[in-house]
Amino acid sequence: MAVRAGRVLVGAAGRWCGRRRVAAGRGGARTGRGGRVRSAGLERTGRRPRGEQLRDRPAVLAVPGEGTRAGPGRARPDRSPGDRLRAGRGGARDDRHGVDHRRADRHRSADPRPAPTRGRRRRHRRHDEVASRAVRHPRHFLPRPPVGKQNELGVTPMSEDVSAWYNELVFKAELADRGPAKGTMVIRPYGYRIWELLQEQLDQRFKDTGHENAYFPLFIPQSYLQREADHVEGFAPELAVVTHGGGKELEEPLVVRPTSETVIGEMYSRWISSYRDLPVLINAWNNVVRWELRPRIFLRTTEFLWQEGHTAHADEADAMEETLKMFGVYEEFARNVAAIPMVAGEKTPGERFAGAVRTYTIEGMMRDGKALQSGTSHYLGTNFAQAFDITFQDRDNEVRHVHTTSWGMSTRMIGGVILAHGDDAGLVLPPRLAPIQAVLVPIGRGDQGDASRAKAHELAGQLRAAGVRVHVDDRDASPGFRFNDWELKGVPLRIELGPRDLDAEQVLVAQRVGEVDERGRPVKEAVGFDALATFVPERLDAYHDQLVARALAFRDERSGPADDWATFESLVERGFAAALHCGRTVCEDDIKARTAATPRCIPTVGEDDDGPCVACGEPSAYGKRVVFARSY
RNA sequence: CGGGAUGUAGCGCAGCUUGGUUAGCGCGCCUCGUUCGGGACGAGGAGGUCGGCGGUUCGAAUCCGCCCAUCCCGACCA
Repeated sequence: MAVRAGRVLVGAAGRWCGRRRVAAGRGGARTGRGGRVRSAGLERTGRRPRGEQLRDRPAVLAVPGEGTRAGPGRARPDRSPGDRLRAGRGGARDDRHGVDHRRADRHRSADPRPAPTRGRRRRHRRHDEVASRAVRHPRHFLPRPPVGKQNELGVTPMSEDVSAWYNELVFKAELADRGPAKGTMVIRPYGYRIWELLQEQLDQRFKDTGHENAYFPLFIPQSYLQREADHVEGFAPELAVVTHGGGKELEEPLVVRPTSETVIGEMYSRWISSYRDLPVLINAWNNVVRWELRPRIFLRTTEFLWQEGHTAHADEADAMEETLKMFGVYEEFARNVAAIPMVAGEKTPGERFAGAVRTYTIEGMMRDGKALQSGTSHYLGTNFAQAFDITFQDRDNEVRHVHTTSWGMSTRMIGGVILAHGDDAGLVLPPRLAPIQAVLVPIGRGDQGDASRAKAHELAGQLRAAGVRVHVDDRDASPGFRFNDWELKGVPLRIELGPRDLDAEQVLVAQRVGEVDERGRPVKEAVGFDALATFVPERLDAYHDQLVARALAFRDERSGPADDWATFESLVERGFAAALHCGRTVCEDDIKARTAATPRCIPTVGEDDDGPCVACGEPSAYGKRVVFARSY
């Protein structure tokens, strides 16, 4: 128990948090708790020794950082009213209506006289809905929320509220749950299987390109991070630092790895001495911790799983080739496995990885038009080689620094899959990542039910033999329930098998996304028993291609060149804008403040272009257009 | 850390304004029976320290104070 009783120092603010509470901590709390908080405060000011540098740094950083944020008027249609209270939608649900203000005022002025609408806080939301008609005694006029199945089944339609849709879906599809500590997640079996499938297929690509897996430690001496100036600066605000272990304060605090460049740099310096040792091509599958102030499952959690590749090369050309090769692997993987067509390109200096010379990224478009950075590949130059003294003797007897690269893809990709393909009915999983590619739903009662089930299992065996991940849903639930359930879970193909089908020696196949009838239900296709085992694998491949095409059409429909500010603003409101930009940080900040959009990358496929900056009119930089978007 | 909310059964909520016997409802869960081609039905049943502590009171889920936690928005980020 290395961290037993340890305090964890977090980030920029220099807050001490994560005070470990021994089970039952709540009892006897009051005094003990108050005491604790106070003493924590004392510690913070009183004892500064170790974290000092790290803690102070961000304060400096904070100044040039984008301090200003969007104007007050920025409407955020996609995330207003909150994810509960799906009943009663349709009314004005703005939380910032009159009643709220009164409440706020009351709190501020500490007026003992309750405002007319006083009452328990949780009721106020209701007030909002009817504020206009019932101010005095709102309770009597509250509409009862429509109670019933609608409220518990399915998810809030994505078209209505993407945020709520995403949160509900992650839970209801049993992908993940929130962990007990803030910002942590539990990845449930169905979600973890997606990760395993992603790992398998990505790892194979790493092996195919000559890489080997290894493991490096979770704890890093704090001083290591400080050796590379940009690196510290970049990560200081999100570090978790262990100050105690084995019941004692540590000589030197340990940082929980936010990434492993530093430890790996240290090891490479020991392992590399000759040009004959190069290149070193290593990958690690592990977890990392980056303290998150605003977590979101899969997209931004304090701890997440990923893969980090770290390679060392004799010269820049070799290292750049590696950087671009792995960048290419990610782009290809995203398209061929996750069915997401990415905008691939180089990051602008402001968006570069801390410590990198060049950073390449793949950016996917989510169904709300926002971009998600889904994988990055960095050329680190000799920055880490110098910091960690990674040198080798070359053919000509000269001692040189190696050139290093690093590249990573994380569990965030699962969030990307959810957000890039999902729809109102729930998840849409690309077949190569789907834990269940085809679900067999036997229908019928009594003897007929038995016959359907038996046949379903028999067919499942044939499909398994054909390499299909298949599941028979035997549950004692109505067919409609089961159909909806598997649609929520994103299974690509549903195979129905009832009494009528048994007679006809066929099944009905419904595709999760595809042609629908006038009621919006999938058009079902009859397939003979004999043909099923060859039909399904082919159909899965075709389905994958359909998903890619759909995502591409969606992306293209929401992307375009922006040659003037008005076009830029409207494009970025719902998608990607390719614009000329001056490259100045102040200008990027200004754009971000005005539109919430940031430069995502300079696409590699972009053609040479120059002219005035879309925002400020200064001459453009980069020689190409930059893609801007709102992002996750 | 700034701004805004919320805490009552696994989930979603009512009850609180005006304190008063045993805290309700829907979904889910368990049992039995009937059901099964797009979210079935009936009958039984289990499940609650009302976030915590303190105060006011004969009496607190309800009134008052403090604290804690979580969620949303902002700054950071894969």
